[in-house]
Amino acid sequence: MVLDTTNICNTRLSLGLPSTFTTKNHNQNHLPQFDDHHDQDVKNKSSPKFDHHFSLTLGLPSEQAINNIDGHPKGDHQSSSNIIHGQQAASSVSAVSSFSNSSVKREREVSGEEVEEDRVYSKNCEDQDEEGPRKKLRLTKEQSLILEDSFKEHSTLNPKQKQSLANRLNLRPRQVEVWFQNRRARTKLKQTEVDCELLKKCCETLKEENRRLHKELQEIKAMKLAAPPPLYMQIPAATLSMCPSCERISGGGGGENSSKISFSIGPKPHFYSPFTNHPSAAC
DNA sequence: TATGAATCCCAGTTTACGTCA
DNA sequence: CATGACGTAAACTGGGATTCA
Repeated sequence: MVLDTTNICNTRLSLGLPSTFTTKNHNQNHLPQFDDHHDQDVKNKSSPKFDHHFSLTLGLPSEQAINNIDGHPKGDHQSSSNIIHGQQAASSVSAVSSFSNSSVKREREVSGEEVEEDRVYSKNCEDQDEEGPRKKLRLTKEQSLILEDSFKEHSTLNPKQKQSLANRLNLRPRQVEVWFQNRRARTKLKQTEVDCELLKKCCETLKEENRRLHKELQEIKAMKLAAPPPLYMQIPAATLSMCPSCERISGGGGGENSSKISFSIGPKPHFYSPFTNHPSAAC
């Protein structure tokens, strides 16, 4: 596919901002995509504060852990079990663990459910070193794939979705949330890079156009100085810029001023403007 | 209506881990 | 094989915005 940089320039410049900022997710605080903020069923209003230390996460969930999460079975667990069992098949390689013995400041995140999960995970990680340096979780391929799939469906999660996904992947909701935050950041970064490249191309196109116009202007000025008025009309048409839409040089036309052709160097230039989508708009 | 708590998201940063020369 | 540089991604931090009691 060949990009029409002129059109790109038109669009981008007329918008003034890269698409990243004009399409979605920007300022979501004002325009939330989901009703998650209103989902009172999921919100834990009591939200007790805990000054606790995390100790987790076995990437390879135990059956017990799965069954204990939330204390009740979930529909999602059918599929998750399959996935998880798949992980177990490849477990010894993909098994990962995550620990954080640093005091977690984000106490507000810790809802009752999450604390319950943490207990489960802590239990699973009891045999790990307690005081060692923080270990970083590496998500398994399966976990990453599921998260990616979920992200394709919706780039933000409501609490239910978060909890469901966390249960399915045997991660803490906080981990799912962090993954989505980082994923959104990566997406935005990529889009910014793309926009940057397009703007660079656009800039080059405009520079080239500017050079051409300057050159044309110099030629016209030179002719104007060198030739008396009658020859003024003998400028080759090819050197003039025409509006690609109406294909007129401008003004002139028949009628009373037919002998008085107005060229592009007037007070109202009639060049094709790269800043407008519709060339005729400049007419 | 004002206010504080809870929660969300984002931007920026830190840090653990994997890869490669 | 050991090592340091580097990139990536998970996790953290601080702050703004929103909702709700």
